[in-house]
Amino acid sequence: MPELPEVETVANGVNARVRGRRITQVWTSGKPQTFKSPETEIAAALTGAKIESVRRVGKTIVMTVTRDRKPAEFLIHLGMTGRLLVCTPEMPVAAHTHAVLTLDDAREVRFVDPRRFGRLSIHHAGDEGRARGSTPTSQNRDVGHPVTSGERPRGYTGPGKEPLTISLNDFVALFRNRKTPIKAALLNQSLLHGVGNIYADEALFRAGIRPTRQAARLARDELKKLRAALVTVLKQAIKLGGSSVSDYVDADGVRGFFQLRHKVYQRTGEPCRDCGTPIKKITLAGRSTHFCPTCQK
DNA sequence: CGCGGGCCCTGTGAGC
DNA sequence: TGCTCACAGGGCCCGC
Repeated sequence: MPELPEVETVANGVNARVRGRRITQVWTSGKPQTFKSPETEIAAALTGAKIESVRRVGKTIVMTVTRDRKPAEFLIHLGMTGRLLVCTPEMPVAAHTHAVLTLDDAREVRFVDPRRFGRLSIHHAGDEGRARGSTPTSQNRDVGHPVTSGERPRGYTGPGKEPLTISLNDFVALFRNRKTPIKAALLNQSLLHGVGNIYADEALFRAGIRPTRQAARLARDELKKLRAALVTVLKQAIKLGGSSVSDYVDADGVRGFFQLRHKVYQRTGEPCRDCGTPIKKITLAGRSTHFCPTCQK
């Protein structure tokens, strides 16, 4: 399931392959829940547009395009099983393909998503919802903020902080007064964005912290360890091309390798790699949660 | 507002 | 061997 390292891998791969190309044609599947913006609007904004860059924000892929000198952002959220693939036209179109962007060199960017938890949307400069620091209302919560150069887009990814760059003080402040278990807090995208089930479990193991601990009760020293563990595990996963647990692949359809380094995730009953105690699985915040009862206090 | 729980969606694999 | 069914979970919605 694509989390920060997987989304980063895909975004970088797509960026390297299609940056600077022009989109000549757009096809969409018509499956309503895939599209947060009307398909006609997406097609109109992208057809004839030039791809300026593709990058990751939280778990969202942000494709910045310009058309008639006007910038827009095409947002791709992979959900659980979403893939963003750069293909040549002769490659067979996979089942559950929901969008195809044809490029001026005939290659195609394809969005494939069997489970349809993924979402596509388009955002134009000048879209509303810009009020700084305001909580998005139900009317504009889906509407992203236009991005001026260097500014982090807001609105569609929530106000979450980037786990790779957040300062220790800001990190500690996130969990102050949070009665929820630390694992649930890590998954909350309005606190940190990009962390999902795999890396929450893996970081908590590496920090020696039980996922059930109340966030507010963690000592500063434990949060320091947790932040360091998160950064380490995310960076290592990016280096290895992400975790391919079920069907994650990069922009070329290639699997990642970080699943081989998992210490707890989906290792229920197997011996802890550090102490040999069988890894335990519980349900927390509605998610399967794996930990070592001995190493994690 | 914070938090927990239900739901969406389909491929996979365990079990009978 | 073939079928059924639980399970996987990010994000959103609802209710307390």
